[in-house]
Amino acid sequence: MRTSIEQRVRDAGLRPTRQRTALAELLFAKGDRHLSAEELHEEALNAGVAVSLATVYNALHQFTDAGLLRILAVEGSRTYFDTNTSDHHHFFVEGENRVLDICSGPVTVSNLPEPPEGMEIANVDIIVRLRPKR
Amino acid sequence: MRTSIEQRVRDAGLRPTRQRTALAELLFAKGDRHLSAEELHEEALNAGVAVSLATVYNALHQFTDAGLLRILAVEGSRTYFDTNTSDHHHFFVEGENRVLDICSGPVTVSNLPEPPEGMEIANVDIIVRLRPKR
DNA sequence: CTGTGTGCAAACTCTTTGCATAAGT
DNA sequence: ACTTATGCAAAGAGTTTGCACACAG
Repeated sequence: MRTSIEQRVRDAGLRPTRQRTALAELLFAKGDRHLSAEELHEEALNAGVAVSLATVYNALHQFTDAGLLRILAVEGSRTYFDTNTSDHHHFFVEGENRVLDICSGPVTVSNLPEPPEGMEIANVDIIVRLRPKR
Repeated sequence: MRTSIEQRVRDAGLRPTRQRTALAELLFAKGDRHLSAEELHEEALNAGVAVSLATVYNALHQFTDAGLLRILAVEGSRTYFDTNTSDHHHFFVEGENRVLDICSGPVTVSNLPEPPEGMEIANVDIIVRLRPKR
């Protein structure tokens, strides 16, 4: 277990330091997650891993650059990182700042317009904003 | 011209002060726009309208609450306001921080999943991220 | 050993707030 | 006059950075 996580970090071209390995473990052990840096930091502290917030930010960006994470574009000040880098979309619960995966259900977009000259589509994000039914 | 903008501000339940009217004019005079607070602030100053950044933020939020603007959820730290409040989607040019409307082309989403119990869909945002073709 | 990573605190950016002054009705 | 908006400067949140020390290879 530990070994495979270490390998994953190593494969990303990063040295598997205590902190990075621990963070990777928290991130990737339990399936898909959506976390802000502060949430992960708190989780790490609760798990007894002494790590500074700056290191969490560093690690998150390094993992992102390595393709292990993607950044979620939800409005608001916080940046969310998604451990599921495959093509999928999200519910965003307004007022709660909570992100949910839209589970698999093959959401499809039709009639996507041509991008302007010289541009290509990097990816398509769909965010379904939810509010409590009154 | 001036009068109809004033009326629009008034209809939103806001007093048409010099600053608000001027900002509304900049926002709504030239079709659909995507602006951050700082961009609008700068535009106002260039147009000879002395207005503070705080007032720009206030006005943008008041207009948003009144339904004259909507907030655009593109990743990154800046908040963008969209003068087109109808249902439409966006291109986002990576690296340039530029937002473009996906002009009309009837983009449709199929197989939208059911929202979880007790929730309803507030709206659906689609962001097509673009990058320069290499 | 050598170089990369870490922790801390300070800097930075964007946004919001408090309060005295100014402007709208 | 009475009320609401404005401007300024300062506070706040989230994120990034610079540098001395520590650790992995």
